[in-house]
Amino acid sequence: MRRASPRPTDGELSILRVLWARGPSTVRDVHEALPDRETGYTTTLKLMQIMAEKGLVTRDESARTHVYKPRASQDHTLRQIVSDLVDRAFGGSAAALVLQALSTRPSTREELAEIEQLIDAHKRQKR
Amino acid sequence: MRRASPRPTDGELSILRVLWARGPSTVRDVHEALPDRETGYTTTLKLMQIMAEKGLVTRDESARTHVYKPRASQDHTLRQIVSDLVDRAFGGSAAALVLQALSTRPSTREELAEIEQLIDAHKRQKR
DNA sequence: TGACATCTACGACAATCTTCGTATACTCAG
DNA sequence: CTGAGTATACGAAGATTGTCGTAGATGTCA
Repeated sequence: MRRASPRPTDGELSILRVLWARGPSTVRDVHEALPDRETGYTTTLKLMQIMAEKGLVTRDESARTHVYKPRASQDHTLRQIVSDLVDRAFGGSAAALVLQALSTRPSTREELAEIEQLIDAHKRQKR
Repeated sequence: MRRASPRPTDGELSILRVLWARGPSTVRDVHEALPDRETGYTTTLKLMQIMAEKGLVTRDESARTHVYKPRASQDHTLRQIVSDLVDRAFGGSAAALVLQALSTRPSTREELAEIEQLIDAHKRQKR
């Protein structure tokens, strides 16, 4: 039941989100930027070291203070996570996930419009 | 970084999906219905026992062969999973997840129509 | 009744994730 | 040059997950 292409764990995802938002960062930077953080600095360090081992991030070791950045783009990673969830929980139907997401949280009018636009594009493509 | 309300693990979700599809079932039923299964019967049993401990499922022990059923509805569970993902990966924006899902997988024309309908409902509600 | 099949319970084990303490190395101000 | 502060490396520990073997209880059928 192990995943072929493992998705990031919760801790890893938190760190990736900081890196996506800030761009290349040091461990210190990431640690400070982490929300809900009651954990020690070395915990963040260790997680990032493991992520580097796994290839989730790369790091520049030329300076004493290493600088980390994500290996894959935010878009690519999120796509993979979503695709994984669609398979695991929604039997492969992206639409089922969309319906669930829409009814779970309110969206702004602007967001709804954006979604409609994308749907139009899909429909045109199908014709 | 532990979750407040833990979502089901991969193995647990596979089992829940079988229970949602089949209704109350024995371990044997679930085990046979499990896709991609190279694992032994006792593995499935153990997982379901743990799920019962956690309260993810309840079981009827009146007969020798216990019958398991999910504690929460499929809808409730999926809603929770999606909500969790929206927070963890999409910064709370359900719309961002929807856009990602739509561009990840093709949907049928019928599904797109259904989504549009839901969006209309949302827009009317907002007005 | 007795043999065999099937079920649950239990314990153990490896892998992974998260956490941290400690050791070691480097930088820079004074 | 030396000491305080900071970085990385490393190892270890606890929790969780998934895996299974085996033991013991129970049902079935010839």
